[in-house]
This record gives sequence, C-alpha cells and structure tokens, in this order.
Amino acid sequence: MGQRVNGTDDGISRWRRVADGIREWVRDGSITDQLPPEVELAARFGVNRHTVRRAIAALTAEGLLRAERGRGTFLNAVAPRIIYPVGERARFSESMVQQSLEPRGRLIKAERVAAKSSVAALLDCRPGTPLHRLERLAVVEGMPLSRSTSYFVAERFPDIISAYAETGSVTEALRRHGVTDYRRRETRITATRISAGDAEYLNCTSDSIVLVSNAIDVDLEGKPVQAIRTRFLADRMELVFAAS
Amino acid sequence: MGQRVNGTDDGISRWRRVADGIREWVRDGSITDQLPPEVELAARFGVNRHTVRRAIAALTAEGLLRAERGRGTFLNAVAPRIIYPVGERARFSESMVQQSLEPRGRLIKAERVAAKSSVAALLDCRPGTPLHRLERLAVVEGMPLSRSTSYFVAERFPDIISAYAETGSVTEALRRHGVTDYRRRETRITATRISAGDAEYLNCTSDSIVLVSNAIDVDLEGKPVQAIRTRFLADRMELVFAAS
DNA sequence: AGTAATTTGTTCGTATGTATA
DNA sequence: ATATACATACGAACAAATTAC
Repeated sequence: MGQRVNGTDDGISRWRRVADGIREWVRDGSITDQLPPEVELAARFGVNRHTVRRAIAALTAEGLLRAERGRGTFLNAVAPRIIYPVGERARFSESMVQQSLEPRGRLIKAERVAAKSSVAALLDCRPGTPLHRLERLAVVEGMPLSRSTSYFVAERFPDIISAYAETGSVTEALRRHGVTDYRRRETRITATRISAGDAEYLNCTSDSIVLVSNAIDVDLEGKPVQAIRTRFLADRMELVFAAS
Repeated sequence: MGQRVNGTDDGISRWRRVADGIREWVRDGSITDQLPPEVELAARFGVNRHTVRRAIAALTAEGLLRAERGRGTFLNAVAPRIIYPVGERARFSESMVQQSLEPRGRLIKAERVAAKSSVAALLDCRPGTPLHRLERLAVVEGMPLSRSTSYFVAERFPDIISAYAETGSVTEALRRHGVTDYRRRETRITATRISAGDAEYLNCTSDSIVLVSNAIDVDLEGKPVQAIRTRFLADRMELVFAAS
C-alpha cells in the first residue's frame, strides 16, 4: 500500500528533513561522537530505515558522518589541516619537520617505463625515452597523507630507485646523481574525487577528495629532473603559495 | 522471502558489478551520451531496479553520470579545464581573455560588516574594523565558474562597492581609490565539497567539488588591500603556480 | 573460545510522487 | 492527456562485521 511522501507536505522530502535533523543535533551538541542506530533513528523520526539511510548517505557525502559496519555511525572529527608551503624550494619532508610532524615515505612501486608524450614534454625529452617511475606514499604522524608518482630520465638517474629506497628522500637520491640542488619550476593544481587505487593506499573511503598537484622540478641550469604528480587527501592538507 | 546477495558469490556486491559494467560501457564507447532507462538496465543485469539505482548513485558521486528526472541518465561530458595562472600578478579576467575566453563578473551581494579576528589578521587591522564584503560570481563563456567573497577596509576603500558595480573589475575599483597596482602576497589552497549556497549560484549538483583559494593582495608598499576567498568548480579549473 | 545480540550493508518487492517528452 | 523516466518511501529478509556475554 502506498503512503504520503510528506507528512506535512511542504515540498521537502523526508530524508532531507531527517538529514537536517541530524545536522541540527550535531550543531547544538546533542551528538558529539556516535549516532543512535538506524532503527532507533527511524523510530524517532517516524520514517522507514531506508529513509534514515538515505539521509545518512547524504551526510556522509558531505563529510559529516562516517558509518562502520557492525559498529555504528560516527561524527567525522575534523583535524586541522597540515600546511605545505610550495615555493621555489618545495621540500615536503623538511616542511613537515618544521611543523613538528614526523613524515615517513614509503616506496610502493618502482618501474622502468617509456615516456608518454605528455610526460616527455614535461621532462623535455623525446617520447619513448626510458624513465624510472616511482610510486610513493607519504605518511605523516602515522596517517597516510598523499600518494605521488614521479618520473626521472633513466639515463641521467640510473640508480634513483635504489638511492631513494636507501635514503627515503628524493633530495638525497638526486644529490647522489650530482644534483646538488633543485627548484620548483611549476605547480599545477586541480582537485577531484579519489581513484580506487589511491583510496586503498591512503586508507580512506572512496568518496574522499584529493588535491592533485602536477609539478616540475628543475636543476640549477633549469633542466627538468623530476616530473611529479601528487594526490593529497584534501581534508588533511593545505597548500600555501607565498610571494618570495 | 530472502535471496542470495551474489549470483556467483565472489564477495563483490551486485551494485558494484553493475557500476563496473556501466563504467566498462563508457570506456569502450558503447555508451556515448545517454544510459538506457533504469528498468531496462535492471532487466539487462538481472537485478532489481534499486540495485541499478545504487550503482548509478555511486557513478554519479564519481562524477561520471548525471540523472535528470523525467528525461534520463546521461554521461557527464568532461570539458577541458580552464587555466588560471596565479603568480605575483593574479588577474583573473585578464587571464581569461588571454585564453580567448569571455569572463563576466556579477555582484551578488555587498555588505558592510565588522572584521572577525580571522579576517582582521589577514588585512592587518583590528577585529571589529568596518569592512566591505563583496560576494561575486565569475561566469566564463556563459557558465558559472567560481564564487568569491572579498573584504576591503571600509575607511580606505569607501566607494569600492559602487566602483566595482560600475566597472565590473576589482583592479579598476582599486585604481579609483589610488591603488595603481597590487600583487598577490599569499595564496592558500584547499579543496572541499561544495556548500549548499555556492551550489545554488554555481548551478551545479550538491556533490560537486570546489577548489578553495584564500588569498591576500597587497599594494606596492606591501599593505593588504584585499582578502579574498574564492571557490572554483574543481572540474572546470586548474590553478597554475609558476616560478617567475 | 564461542555464541548471541547488535548494527550497518545489500537486495528484492511494491507503491506512489514528480518532471519531461 | 498519456506514457516515460527518475525520485521517494515503506516493508521484509538476509549478509557481514563487530561487540557483549
């Protein structure tokens, strides 16, 4: 048998009213940590459990809630964002240390690949040039923060993989290949929903947002040494570009 | 009566398989514009219509699909991103014109407000200082691209509202107040889900992502003239920071 | 250690509302 | 006005993960 879509029919769907009700609870502090179970919410709002779930889905998409099967639905704590100053000298690890944070880099994968035209243009080499591709994960304070893919010309940096694996630092690995210093030539920023692969490594739900940074680092002569594409978890990161 | 969750029970839910199937159609070009109706999809995948809807909801959250009531479900066309070079001289309108794009600014609201401590710190003034707050909408090629909120010290820029309303340009409005030139001191970038208010003006669904830019513009003496918070639609915009 | 209870996740069924063609 | 197509809503059952006893 059917039923009215709205109780008081003001043109607003029931799941939206439930969502607004929950949002209100969060605002006024009635809920600080965990939501009541779905069945209880359904009873309290006088709607079906599916209607509650629709509301929770919307609030989850907003980033307000997080559901865990078998445990319950919780408020998403908002931690202050980590700041990454991206100037001419972009040094991720150094920046973290300056904020008294403990960074750790982890090498996920290293491969030898042929340069696609898009990457070749960035590294100022011909398409098909052998490159080293490094997949890295940055962990700060024990929490995954970003995943990055970087490319180096294999001929110029033959041992970049082992050098990075040993030192855990791109700066140090480059130094071993005679690059005493390098600087950021260009950083291009976009944002998008996280990919399935990144979500796995960054240990987050698939509705997370990432800040995508496509950058070129060059040596002192201005020759490209590294093309790097980094996906930062957007709710944990703030990129700062300041005039020098 | 109950039913198996999985046909071949490989631990993957049916709606995920439906979603993967649709994604596959998009990849191989079987679908270029519009999806078959939900009931037909349900029949084709051998699942309930709700299961199809769950899959479509996931693909919508990914930004791949867009459903329109009464019409159908469509592929979201991916337009190339508009590039905005944010250097020391960040001039939005000029950048658009250089890309042969036609920018239009629209003043949504202008108010006199008292400086909150966060804004006061940016503008280098005391909390409570009277400010002009301008809410603007940037439209490029007829499509809303960004919404921004900017603050000016009212005493120094008494006629900024009318000046902007007349000229449609912040640069020109500042010039009328004796600021012949200004430069970007700092730009802080984050990304988040769009707010309900912004979604309305930017004419997009509430699951859109925005690139948030918090910036300070200063005059030639280095004194702050404008604090500006801009929300760019992330799938239409790429911010470029290049070394000078 | 093991079982039961709790809680979220998935799936189907059915009916009706609302916008578009 | 009718048909089509997506949106909302309730009901029932089972699955899967976690927690409590």
